[in-house]
Amino acid sequence: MAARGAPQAVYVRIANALRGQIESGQLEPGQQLPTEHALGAEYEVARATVRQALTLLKNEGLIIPARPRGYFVRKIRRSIYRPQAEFRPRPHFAEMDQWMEEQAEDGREPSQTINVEIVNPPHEIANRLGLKPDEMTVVRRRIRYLDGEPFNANDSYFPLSLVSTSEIMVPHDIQRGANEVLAELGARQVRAIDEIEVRMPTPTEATQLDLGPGTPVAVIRSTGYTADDRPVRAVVTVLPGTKHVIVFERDRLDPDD
Amino acid sequence: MAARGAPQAVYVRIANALRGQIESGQLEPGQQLPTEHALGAEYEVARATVRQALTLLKNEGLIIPARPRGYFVRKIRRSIYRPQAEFRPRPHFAEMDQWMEEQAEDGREPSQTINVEIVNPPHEIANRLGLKPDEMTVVRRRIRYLDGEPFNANDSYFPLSLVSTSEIMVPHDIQRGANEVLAELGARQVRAIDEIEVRMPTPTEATQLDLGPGTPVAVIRSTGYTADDRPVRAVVTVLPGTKHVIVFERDRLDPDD
DNA sequence: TAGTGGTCTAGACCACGTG
DNA sequence: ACGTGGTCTAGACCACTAG
Repeated sequence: MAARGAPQAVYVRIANALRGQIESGQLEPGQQLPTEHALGAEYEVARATVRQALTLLKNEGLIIPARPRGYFVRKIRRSIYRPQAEFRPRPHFAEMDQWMEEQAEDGREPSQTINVEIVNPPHEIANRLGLKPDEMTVVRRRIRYLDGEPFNANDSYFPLSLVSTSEIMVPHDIQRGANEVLAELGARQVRAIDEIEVRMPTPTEATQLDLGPGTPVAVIRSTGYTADDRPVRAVVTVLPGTKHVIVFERDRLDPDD
Repeated sequence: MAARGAPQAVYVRIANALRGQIESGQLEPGQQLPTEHALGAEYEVARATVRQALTLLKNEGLIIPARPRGYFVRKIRRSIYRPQAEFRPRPHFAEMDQWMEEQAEDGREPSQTINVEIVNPPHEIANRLGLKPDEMTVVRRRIRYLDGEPFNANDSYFPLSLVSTSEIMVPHDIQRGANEVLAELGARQVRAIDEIEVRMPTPTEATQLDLGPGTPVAVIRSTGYTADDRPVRAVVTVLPGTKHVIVFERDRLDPDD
């Protein structure tokens, strides 16, 4: 009965069966799975074995336990995140349009919390900003919410010496954008580099962003430079994988490949 | 004893203790953890409880079980992946240089497998290429290895009508690059859009790329366009999160934010 | 208050690679 | 051959929240 060369564990076969039902749409997003007890009866195994199967699917991000109601097929919905937004106001690629519409169509309620601190930056930041040891930074920590649910987190670091007297110190939204403030300080950011790391969240991040099991994150570390190559801003953005698609556009400038 | 408001489960506290030792460096990457039996004795709990703790850390990507030797602290090493490489030959940002060197420093042995098929493309591809139903595509499926270990997977789709007589059909490496072949066919790709999705791997991907538990992937869907906005190439790249950092550079073109 | 998943125990046997 | 983690059982009690 077992597939040749793969005498699967019972719990793996149960997981496969359920995964198949999810992928085939037989179990739809948002729909409830049978209870652990019911699955145990159906497959004639102990509850612990059913549990192993469900744990597997949980960690694949396919199902979510909602105690004490039961397990549900995860509903995933991703919004477009464009790091280039500040530099390139208007994208234009055919199949993106529908996405943009989709996103705009429903009036989701955005909100955010901002707090500003003066801190000795972590190494990863100090390196990117080219700071001397003990040189302080201002961090603007922002958490964005959509309909009350955490959406992403965003920490912007600036050299304290650069922004100490500016609006960046104020824990409110900066309407014209932080970049405009930098420009007024003679440090307009004209180029940036983004480094994207993909990993499982730390427990801190999981709590802060209310991440269920099987939810990886993308961490984007952006470093902004002035025209004379001086780093003036380092941003660490944490995006839950289930809620975002990161989009970049590439234009070839030199015809040389 | 339990923190106020957070009467943690035993296995969570064990996991926290071990995580702390890993983060503090008390347990170094590559080092072996105590056995399940030993941990059970140390914390005076059943093996199943220790197991829950270890499962947690496994799914956070912190430890790897290497049966029957024991659990080991995961060693992570990421290489730079630059989607823009074909368009921008030379990056130049201070703190990147060390990384590039790091990557080059050790003679890791790259290899790859390529196979070419003619297939009816999945919807996600047909949409991006703007194909009619039943219009066929050529896929070049490539898996890259480093020192024999799977490194990433890369499927390039081309409209069959465009490339049917070209070198793209040949299952070998194309030295001058697929883009040059497209150019010769009058379909030079001059612009592209990248969509990055972050999620847990499917079982198929996990097997193909030999992914351990707690290893998320980045899926990059790139669509390449000609100067007259015709999509000519769609690429799906799957990058194990533990082995890659995706790097983009942004240049502001319009001075308008 | 009933029923769900969450946690935990105390055992058992197995598969597998290292020595 | 040994010891590891992998799997599975058959119970038990608890915490939470929908009804």
